[in-house]
Amino acid sequence: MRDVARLAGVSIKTVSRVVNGVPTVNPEIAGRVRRAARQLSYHPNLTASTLRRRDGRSTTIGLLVDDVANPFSASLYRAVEDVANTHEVSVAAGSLHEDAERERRLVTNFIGRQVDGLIIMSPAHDHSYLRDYQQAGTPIVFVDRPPVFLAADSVLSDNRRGAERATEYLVGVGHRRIAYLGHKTNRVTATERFRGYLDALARGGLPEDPDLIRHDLSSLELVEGAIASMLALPDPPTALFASQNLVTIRVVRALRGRGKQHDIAVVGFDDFLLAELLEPSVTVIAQDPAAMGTIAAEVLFRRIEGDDAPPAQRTLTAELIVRESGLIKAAAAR
Amino acid sequence: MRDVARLAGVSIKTVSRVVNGVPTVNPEIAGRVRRAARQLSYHPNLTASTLRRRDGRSTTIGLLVDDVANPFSASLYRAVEDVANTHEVSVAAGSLHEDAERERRLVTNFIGRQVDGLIIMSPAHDHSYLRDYQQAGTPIVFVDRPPVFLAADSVLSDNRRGAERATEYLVGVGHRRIAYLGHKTNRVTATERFRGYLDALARGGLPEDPDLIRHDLSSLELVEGAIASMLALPDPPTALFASQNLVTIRVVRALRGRGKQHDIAVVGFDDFLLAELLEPSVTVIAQDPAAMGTIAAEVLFRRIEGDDAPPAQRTLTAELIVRESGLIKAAAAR
DNA sequence: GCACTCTCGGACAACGATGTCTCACCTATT
DNA sequence: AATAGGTGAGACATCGTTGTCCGAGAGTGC
Repeated sequence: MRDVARLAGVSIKTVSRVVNGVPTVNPEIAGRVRRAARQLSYHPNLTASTLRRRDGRSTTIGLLVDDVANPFSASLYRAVEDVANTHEVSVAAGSLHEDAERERRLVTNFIGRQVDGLIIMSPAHDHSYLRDYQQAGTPIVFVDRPPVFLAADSVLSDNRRGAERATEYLVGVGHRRIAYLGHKTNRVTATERFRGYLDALARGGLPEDPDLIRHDLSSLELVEGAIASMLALPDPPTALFASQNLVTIRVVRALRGRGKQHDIAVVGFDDFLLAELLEPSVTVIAQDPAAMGTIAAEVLFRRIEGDDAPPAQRTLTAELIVRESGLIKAAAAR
Repeated sequence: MRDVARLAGVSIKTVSRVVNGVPTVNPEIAGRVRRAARQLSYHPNLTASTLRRRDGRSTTIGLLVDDVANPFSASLYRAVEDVANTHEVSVAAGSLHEDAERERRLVTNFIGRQVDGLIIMSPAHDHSYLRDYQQAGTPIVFVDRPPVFLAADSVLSDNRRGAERATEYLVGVGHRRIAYLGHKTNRVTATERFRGYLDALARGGLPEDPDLIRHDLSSLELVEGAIASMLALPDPPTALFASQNLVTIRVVRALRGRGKQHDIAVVGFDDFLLAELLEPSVTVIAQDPAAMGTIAAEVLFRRIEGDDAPPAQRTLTAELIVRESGLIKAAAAR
């Protein structure tokens, strides 16, 4: 900057003014400064300017998701980015891979980089450590999973009601033996969806049968094993509820491996690409990650701009998308 | 920091030393400093430290992809992030949406934030504007698409050879009328793949027929239209080569809409989730975005650490994954 | 007990930029 | 012609941190 000023024959401050587009600069001088800047390959240092500026804004927000490569997170990311763009703010993202320790490290790092706000899909079960950062003025918005031991904004899906809706639907089709195939129990989403499943059983007057309930199905092998042992029961399930997209896909694979895909009903939580092109097409409860990201980002920017209303929780409904796999009748299972 | 120093009864510099883990600090004093820091909610400002530090490293790299929500980009992102983690560096990403103007804006922004390096999947057709930044010491690695008018490292797929392999395969199965259904012609990947298609036709002694060639199929309607008019030809195609995952999926949908999915062979460029669960399962040429990201990040970090070998281009082969849709015989089309 | 290391902490300047204040100069008004 | 008012540019301090240099005090060897 000093060199540019020297070359253009002006003061450093004037260069700063030109760079920031202050309108009171003589156009001729501004032109000279710009020419000098180009000639010297001068590129303004945003970190230095963040440091000095009154508001200290870095025009960056941090986004922590489970895994940027997971389609749910990726489309949430995309939505957040779109909103951030309209505010001319960049997004730095990190994957947590279900690791609470990693979450703390990344949060510390982002705070150190002076992000203007954070959006977190958190695997942790205690968020009280974030209070400090909140009070220091960094707004935090939770997505997908609620804050624990912390008052903060959140945008969630109605997991319980969604799972209930899925199970109810199967009951409505006539199923009496409906299995629950669940993902990681250490996630709130899993426990909520399990509750919804139980709600629907209770409402339908169906007993809760431990033989039809499996959690933590984190691999294809586990799903295959679960289905094999359930089908070997004297009174096997005629319908399956899968609590998450990866589990659903594994269930589809496993059923197909046994040639049972047209005999046993399936409803999954989370829509996924091509679900409607499979045979049978897969009935799902769809969340809307893009809406979740959009709303979260909007809330965050409102906070950044000074909104100090009490923290609020927004809940998005999870909608049933009727396709073929949910319509398979109980009788089909023989 | 000043407040922490005051509370702990030491100098600012000592606080700095404790924060940076300099080993020569008296453990008792270090403890006192840490306690004071916690008490005052002190969080070190990484941007200020970047500013002052000798090397000026921000321990952040920038990643520009077409769209973070696109599975190809997302898994590349994930791979880059994994490598960056091992160097304790964060990743800031941006989506370009095929907009060269946006690319320039984001690059300027990232440079201003002092990123230590950039990985770009660029829609632009002239990258000479980046020379300046390179010379100022920011290494740049291109992925998926090569740099134009610029010497820089790149990691690409062998698009031409991959498309040739796909088409060859269809020729080998006995097809003589093979259509090309292409994505955006303003992308280098599209033109390369089209060349590969033509290479294979030539090698197989087949004529190039304009009626069997369509580019820029950016919507389902366009694909449906293309297939409808091709199938209405006196000598319709018996096999289709789709140049990109989105086009392939549209082709699958369109064929299914006409009930032709078991009658016309399909090979697509790019693997996609569930391709093997469709009926028929879809034969593809698979790229390896994770490998691309890993290699690009490794090259970038080597550059950041001072490697000044001449820029190199790495090419990843695109492999044929044999499934059912490519095996459909020409006779099936009646 | 003296001089010499050695260790650790502090004062100061600087990284690259901007906010504040001041001043020179020009134009328009009386 | 003098003055008020407005415009545009410069001097200076400062943001939060670290590099450099120096000095105080403890430990060591003879």
